[in-house]
Amino acid sequence: MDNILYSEKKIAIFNGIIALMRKGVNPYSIKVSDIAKEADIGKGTVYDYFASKEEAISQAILFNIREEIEEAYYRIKAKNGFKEKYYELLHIIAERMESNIFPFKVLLSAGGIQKFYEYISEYKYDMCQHVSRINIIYDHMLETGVEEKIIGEEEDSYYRYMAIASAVMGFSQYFGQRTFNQNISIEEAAEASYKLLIKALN
Amino acid sequence: MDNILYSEKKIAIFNGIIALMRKGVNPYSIKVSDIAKEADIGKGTVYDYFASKEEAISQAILFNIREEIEEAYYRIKAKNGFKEKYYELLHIIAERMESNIFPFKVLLSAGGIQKFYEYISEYKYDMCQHVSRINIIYDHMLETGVEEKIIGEEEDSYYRYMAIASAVMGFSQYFGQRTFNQNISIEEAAEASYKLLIKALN
Amino acid sequence: MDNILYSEKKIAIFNGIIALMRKGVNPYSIKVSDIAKEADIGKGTVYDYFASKEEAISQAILFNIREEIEEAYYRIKAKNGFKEKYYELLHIIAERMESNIFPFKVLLSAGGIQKFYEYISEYKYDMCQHVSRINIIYDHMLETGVEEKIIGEEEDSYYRYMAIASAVMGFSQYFGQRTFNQNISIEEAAEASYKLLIKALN
Amino acid sequence: MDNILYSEKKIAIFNGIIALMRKGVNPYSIKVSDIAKEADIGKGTVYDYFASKEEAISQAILFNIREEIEEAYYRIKAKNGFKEKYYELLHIIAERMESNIFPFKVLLSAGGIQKFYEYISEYKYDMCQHVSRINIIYDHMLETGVEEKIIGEEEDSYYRYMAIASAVMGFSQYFGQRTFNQNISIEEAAEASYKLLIKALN
DNA sequence: TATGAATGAGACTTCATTCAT
DNA sequence: TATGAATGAAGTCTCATTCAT
Repeated sequence: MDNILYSEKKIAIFNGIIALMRKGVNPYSIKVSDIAKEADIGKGTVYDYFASKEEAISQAILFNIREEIEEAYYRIKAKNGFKEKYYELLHIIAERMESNIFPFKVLLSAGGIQKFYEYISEYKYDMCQHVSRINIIYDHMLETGVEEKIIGEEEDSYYRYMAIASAVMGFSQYFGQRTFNQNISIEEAAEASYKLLIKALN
Repeated sequence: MDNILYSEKKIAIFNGIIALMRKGVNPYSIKVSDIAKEADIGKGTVYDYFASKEEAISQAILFNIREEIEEAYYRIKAKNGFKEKYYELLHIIAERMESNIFPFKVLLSAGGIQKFYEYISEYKYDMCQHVSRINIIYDHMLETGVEEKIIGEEEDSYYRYMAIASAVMGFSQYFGQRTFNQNISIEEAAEASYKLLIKALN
Repeated sequence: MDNILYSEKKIAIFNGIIALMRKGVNPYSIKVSDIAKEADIGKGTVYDYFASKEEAISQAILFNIREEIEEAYYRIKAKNGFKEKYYELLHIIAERMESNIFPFKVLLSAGGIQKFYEYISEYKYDMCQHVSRINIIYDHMLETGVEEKIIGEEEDSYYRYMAIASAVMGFSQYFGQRTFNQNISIEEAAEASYKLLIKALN
Repeated sequence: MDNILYSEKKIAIFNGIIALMRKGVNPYSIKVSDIAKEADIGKGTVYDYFASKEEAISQAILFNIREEIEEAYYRIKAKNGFKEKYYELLHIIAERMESNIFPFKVLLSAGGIQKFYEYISEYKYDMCQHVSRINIIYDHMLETGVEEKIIGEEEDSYYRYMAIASAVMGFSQYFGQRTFNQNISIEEAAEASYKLLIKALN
């Protein structure tokens, strides 16, 4: 699918940028020379495919978010039962948080990559698509929960989406504040998050 | 209080940096010349008070977080009743989100200002203090809620803190995704957040 | 020969630096922008070939010393007879002193370019090579003098090297103190230097 | 004597500058703040006594040269006999070279402190005075040598001055090239220098 | 198409000098 | 007279971008 939208070189550049971010390099500190080295291409080649460094980075972030969401969707779908699906989501969050994936953080935070947004003309469209895809995941989980009668049916959809997002973000904050939560294990954090979600949605 | 900890010039520099962030400038893009212009001092003066630009910015962020928390505490304390206190908290969030206050976002997101952290030797200590101060606010609200019998007493404290944080973050996400929630008003978002909180804590 | 050791750009940079020093600019006062202008390259290019301004300048000085010594060797070798060879050496000194060649002065003075030394890891090795090359010149002259029976054979080599160096430095001081030696012509200074040398070595 | 020519503060500044140079700081790298710290005065005070940093440094160098020459004169006068007097001069050189005294090096080298010269309007006058004072020392030594019949009487004065200067510089070069003369002791260097001088002047 | 050497704008930082106290 | 906080000009160096190959 990506192959249709992006050329092989573009994807190589995206992967280089994402690899850098996984190494902990903050997007504002990424250098074109690093991207070229990581993607094993010449510096000039970046400019054959993108108008500027910022455009390359912002597109890479959006590309990665899409990939991440896609992968999350398939992993969650593969699980059976509401609880298992939700725990799979938390596992995905945990993996991403541990491995320093910046793009993912964008989804979990309020602020973010302002500087880069202005370089993507279709930013709103892309972000909208991401939200839609995430909502599809949420819908899938909610359906399962309703079927299992773990959650009620009557709620309005904004509330239900917000409930899942809230529970997920509550869990993700555990990683940022781990130093201050040393007596809490990651499992306990996950349980607390699930408990919150159930109470919110039953 | 701050007067004791920081010289007048340092505070002027902090305020210059914060003013820039409120204008929407991302901390990685702030220039020393901008700080100097905003604080109405010479560029060199910044270096009389801080060893580097990064040190100045990171200290400014922590300084601002402290101030924001302090102010939030007093505003929330001044309100009567659990619901009013919580809505005041959401009001504060809304104000801050609208006015682009980056430091605040740090509290609401998982990733953030890595690059700057290394410049603050007492970062962990400072961040710990912030978390403690926030927990004091949460404790104050929880006590009120328990008194009013809106929320139960039995919950473990990690869960209760997480519940508030989750509900708050769920609300704050509204601002990042407003474009995709055009049929939802800010009041409805606040109501949803409150509903979530009550269900989670009763 | 130099082509093997240094790239064309490096040599262009060296020549720019040397040109500046010939204009009378003291090495501590040389600016990167001046080097770039003189070498007709961009400022950034200097940093593609050297880690710092100091490294560029110190290497340029050593490069120039080598060149100067090399040239001196060939010019002296081309002359016949001890006296003519020594006068050729004095001519070389005179030319260099008049044209303000700083690198050369390093050889004639005790102090000098301390600050720059630390930037050349192989400084000792390089300097050692220079001293060796100068000694080869001295050996060549001494051999001729012995053949012509102008100078005795018995002296220890340190004394003989020192004698030539002293006579040369005595001559070179004439230029620094010309204002105070207005009744002495450059020829008289050369004669005095030669007389000293002959007396010291006969 | 100096007290008459220079105010106490000026001398404090001079001594601060000289102290820095003895520590190995090169005059081009001296900062006003260092001078003030070393002289234990405020930075602004330097400008109450000198028009610029350069003027202060260049005057300090000349001041120090005068002092050094003065001291050398008294120490040499106090010794008996030509040989002892000359060895005392070499001792003084050795002490100065070891302790990194830059001003002294100016006397022993051909190039030097160009940048600073332009800041001393009476530079020529001052330098002339120094040369005169050095010549007085040389005269004193030569007289003793003539009395002792170690040196002949007939030589022209430029040659005789040059001979002493050459022998002294020949000795001083030993320190710059000590690494390459590891089998030569300082005593041997002194003996060689004396031998050269005697041969040149007998 | 792909490269990477070269560029130079512009960032950070230093430090000589000023001037209110 | 003496100070040192404040300034901003000017320096070093980085790095996004270009372009000849």
